[in-house]
Amino acid sequence: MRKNVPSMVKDEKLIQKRREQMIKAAVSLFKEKGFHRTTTREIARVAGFSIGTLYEYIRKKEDVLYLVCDSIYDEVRERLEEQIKPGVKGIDRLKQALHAFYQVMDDFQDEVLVMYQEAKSLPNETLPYVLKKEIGMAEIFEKLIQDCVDEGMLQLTEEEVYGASHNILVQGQMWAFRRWALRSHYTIEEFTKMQEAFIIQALNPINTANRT
Amino acid sequence: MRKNVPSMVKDEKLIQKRREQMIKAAVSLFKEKGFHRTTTREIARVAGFSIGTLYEYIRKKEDVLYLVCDSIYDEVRERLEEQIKPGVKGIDRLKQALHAFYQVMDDFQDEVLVMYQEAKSLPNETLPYVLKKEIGMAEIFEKLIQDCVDEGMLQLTEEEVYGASHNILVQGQMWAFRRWALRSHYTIEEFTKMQEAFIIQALNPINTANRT
Amino acid sequence: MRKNVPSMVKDEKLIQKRREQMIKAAVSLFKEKGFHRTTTREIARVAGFSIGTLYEYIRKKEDVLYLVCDSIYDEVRERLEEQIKPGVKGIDRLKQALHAFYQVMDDFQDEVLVMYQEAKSLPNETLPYVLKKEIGMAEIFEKLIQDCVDEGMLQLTEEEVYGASHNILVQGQMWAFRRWALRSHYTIEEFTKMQEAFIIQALNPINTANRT
Amino acid sequence: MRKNVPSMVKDEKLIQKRREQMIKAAVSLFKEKGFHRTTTREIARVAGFSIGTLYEYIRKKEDVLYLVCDSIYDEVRERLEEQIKPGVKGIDRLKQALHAFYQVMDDFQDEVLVMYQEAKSLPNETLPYVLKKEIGMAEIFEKLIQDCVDEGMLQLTEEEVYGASHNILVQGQMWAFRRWALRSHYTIEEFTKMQEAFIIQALNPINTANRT
DNA sequence: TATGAATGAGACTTCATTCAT
DNA sequence: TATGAATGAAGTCTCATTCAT
Repeated sequence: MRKNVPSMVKDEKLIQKRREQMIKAAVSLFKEKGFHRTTTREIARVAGFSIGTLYEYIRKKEDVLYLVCDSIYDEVRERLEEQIKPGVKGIDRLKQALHAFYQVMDDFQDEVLVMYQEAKSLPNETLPYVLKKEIGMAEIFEKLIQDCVDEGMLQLTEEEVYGASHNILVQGQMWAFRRWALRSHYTIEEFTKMQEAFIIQALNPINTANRT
Repeated sequence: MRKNVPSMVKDEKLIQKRREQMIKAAVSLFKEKGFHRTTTREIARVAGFSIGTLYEYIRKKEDVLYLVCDSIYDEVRERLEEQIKPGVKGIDRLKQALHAFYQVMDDFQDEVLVMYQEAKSLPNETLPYVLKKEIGMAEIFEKLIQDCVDEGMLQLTEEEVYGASHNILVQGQMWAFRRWALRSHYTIEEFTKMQEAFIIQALNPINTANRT
Repeated sequence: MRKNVPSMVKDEKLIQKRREQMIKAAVSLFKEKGFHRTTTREIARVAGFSIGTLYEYIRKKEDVLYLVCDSIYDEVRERLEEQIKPGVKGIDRLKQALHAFYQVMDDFQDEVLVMYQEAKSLPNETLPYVLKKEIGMAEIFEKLIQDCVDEGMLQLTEEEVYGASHNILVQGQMWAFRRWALRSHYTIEEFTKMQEAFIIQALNPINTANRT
Repeated sequence: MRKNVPSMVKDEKLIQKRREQMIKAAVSLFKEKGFHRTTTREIARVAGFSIGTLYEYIRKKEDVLYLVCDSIYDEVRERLEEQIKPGVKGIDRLKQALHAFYQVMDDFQDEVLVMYQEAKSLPNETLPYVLKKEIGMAEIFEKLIQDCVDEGMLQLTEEEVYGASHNILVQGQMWAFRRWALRSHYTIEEFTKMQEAFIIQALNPINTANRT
């Protein structure tokens, strides 16, 4: 599932450590100037080692981008999953997930933005892996919605469930990639509340006040 | 409102002609390989003139990107406005606009994608102009929704109207920037229908068929 | 027959001029330090233009090597042919050619050495072209010898003719690539005379003075 | 006579063992890609130890080349000498040596080629040693020919003996460095036979069958 | 106004060599 | 004695931009 980036170095622990340094450096640089305007030398320097060392842990500059994207997904997902508690059920569970997701999108604004803008520069072989991870994100919401459907709380076709989950993702991600338009109008809490209302409303849950 | 890109050439007619050639060439190249991987030489070649001539009409490569973005907005907007007929009113008018918008997003898939991915490379001075155009797009929908509110068909606060309009934009644009996830599930017609339903539902119009 | 090295520059006259400068610079550098230890920057500098300009006339460093080899062959051949007068016939004609060839090998010592040592670094596509040129050189002598055979002055099979011609070439080229062993023992005139005697003797001409 | 390559390691047995591994690895790599395109890491890897260990036994990459050349000469010479039996005398002894030499050139094709192409990259201090070895090779034939002269079977000046011996060497080595031209025309046996005939003929032995 | 040859800073990447473990 | 991670100088090549024609 994960594409391995080959390294000249054997010590796996060390690889992990150095790549963490590298990713951290890269994310902060990519945020600031984008992938193309960031040089490998800068990445190495900010990471705290030499250009030679950088290339002991990757083959080409693009590999850094892949490592960055891969790592962002893992972090986003981890954060998200640790906030969805198993107790709650149905629509409330979905709401809880939405809350968590918006929170994470706020925390990872820059990272999400980087991914939106630079994914096209990923090494060709790796793009599918990254897209699969994005689909995996959507599937979290698909499952939550489908559970509601199965329990009779929502009436949606399969394709609607799929579409809704992608809408949810995009409506959360826009907090990152449209902040220039949103920050001046909402706090993240206000935004979350509003989007949550829109989404729940759009899913048109059965037996709510606006029926009868 | 529009930032002028200085040119060495005086003849305005000629400027317009050359820039059209240039933009057409650039769009097709940016679609294919992105802004950074496209060279000025290529742009000139595809445009049908020499690199020297290219630089008679712009100062730097980034200027081409600005011209491209600017032109895409104008075209998108033009297309959109020519499809919103003045006769219809209220929710139906909004629906009509949604329809038109999704159609345009389908027609301009590549262009929208380019803008999403390359906007960050715009010359610093010009980014605000381009963002203002995007806001202008949102305002079209803001106005349509606000009309419904004013006519009592929707109950939404000002901030909700603003948020809804940005949601609409993003839910249309995602047809371009998430086609890898959507194309396999929907035709543009299916997608339009689904998204329209979600949006209208989210706006929760008073006294419609799904009430009673 | 000749593999064309593509150039960014259109003006054919200019291409020729610049490539001459480039080849001259490269030969003198390759002589001194070999292909691998010569940098493209040095070639450009010695040629009298910038590194950027160099790359307007070639695609990769290896192209310079090809141009160099190609040009050396053309020059060697030209020099050789202009010294073989049409009047003379038979063994004398062969002797005349040998003389000319040894003279040329003396004049082009460094160039021949460069070719012997660097040919393996030629771009893969071009090696066959260069080898064909070397075979072409051998064919000059093949023809001269075959003429003698046809006139009944030599008795040699076809394969012997072929072998003899390659021996001739190598025995001339060794003046270049074994000068460390030969210079201290012979002048080029002495060497020529000796090798000529060996070769003619080896071909064992019928009915000459050393028989009876 | 042999230039010593300094080593950090004291144990002479170990030095010898490691260097053998190293040379074997290097030869096979140099054959394949030449000296410059072979990396020290590769040499160490193929030799079966680490890059750190490699540098315990040499000072610089060039040292490997020297060790390789030196070892090739020793092997070639050993092979050659073990095939020249002491019983035979005169021209026959020379013929026997020629035979042996051509056989060895066939066996060591790649090695001979490597030496021809890479000798120029030898460490400056060591080139004379290597050339001396090549001269030593020539001296084997010089001696054999001179014996014939001394016995009155050949009439040659000292310089002719020297020249002939170098011709012999080169005419054998060409089986390695011109195989692209020869392999398609001759087997090694045919080639040996032909060259032997040419050489003996060139030496013009007194009182042989082709006289009278 | 149009051309395109020239420029050179700067990007990525490699690899011989060192040195702490 | 063996290891292999770290280093950084140096190499190749690209490309935005200029300017003489």
